[in-house]
Amino acid sequence: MKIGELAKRTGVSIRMLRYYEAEGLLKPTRATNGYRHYGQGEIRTVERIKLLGSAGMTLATIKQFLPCVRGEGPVFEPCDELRNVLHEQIKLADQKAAKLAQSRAILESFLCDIER
Amino acid sequence: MKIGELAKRTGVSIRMLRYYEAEGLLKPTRATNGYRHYGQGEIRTVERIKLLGSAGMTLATIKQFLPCVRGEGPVFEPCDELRNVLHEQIKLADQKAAKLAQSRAILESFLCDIER
DNA sequence: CTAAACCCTTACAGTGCTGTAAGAGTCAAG
DNA sequence: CTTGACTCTTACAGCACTGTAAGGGTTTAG
Repeated sequence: MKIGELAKRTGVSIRMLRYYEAEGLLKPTRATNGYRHYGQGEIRTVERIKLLGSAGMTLATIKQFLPCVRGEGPVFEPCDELRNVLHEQIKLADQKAAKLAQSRAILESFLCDIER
Repeated sequence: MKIGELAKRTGVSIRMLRYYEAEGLLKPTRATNGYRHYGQGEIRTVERIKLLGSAGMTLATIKQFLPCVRGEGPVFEPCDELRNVLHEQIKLADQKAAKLAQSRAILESFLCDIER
């Protein structure tokens, strides 16, 4: 599938798909004319990137575990460090969730103040 | 209190305190020598800004309800629209929390894949 | 009085996206 | 064969922060 179609299917702009590639998150094959060609699996990958990104994760961070998860490349050596990265990211996510909850509480207290 | 002290007490850099002011979130008085002077209440304000900001809220967004909450200025007219803004922000916070939960789940599934 | 420690303003830089534009090749339908 | 829809690369721009530096006053302790 070409880039336009992937963009439509994932809701991610062509611009960003190319950016993902530039950052090393996607590695589409190239047709002889230079056009990028994506497999079906990329849809899922992009959707995950999108989701992780929307949760405030940096592409550089996502990149750290994406290759290993896709099952491409060696899953031996680096995966020990990867585990740590994952644990750390989960911890960060939890911290963010806590902040978000606090923040939400403040907003609601504001609402109370107004409705008084 | 001068800016350096406020910075120390809140953990927000001097740079950012000035930035908050430039964006209209803080309005310190000025001594005759031009030095900014903050009251005790500003500590709380800054901490709230910090918290809301750390939850991914833009300063422009925070600014929308901060004045009304501080009790300064008119609390009549704009507060109807303010209520809407607050509701919307709460909704957004909930959406973010959902994304975060999804994201976290993905990370954990990655962890499972590895530990297999 | 002098030096250290603060404060002021202005401004440029960098990060992580994200859009848009320019200039050019490719492809498919009529 | 031409036209419209795609694609490619490169590059500039903007947003929301955030740091740092330059150039210059103010304050306070020794």
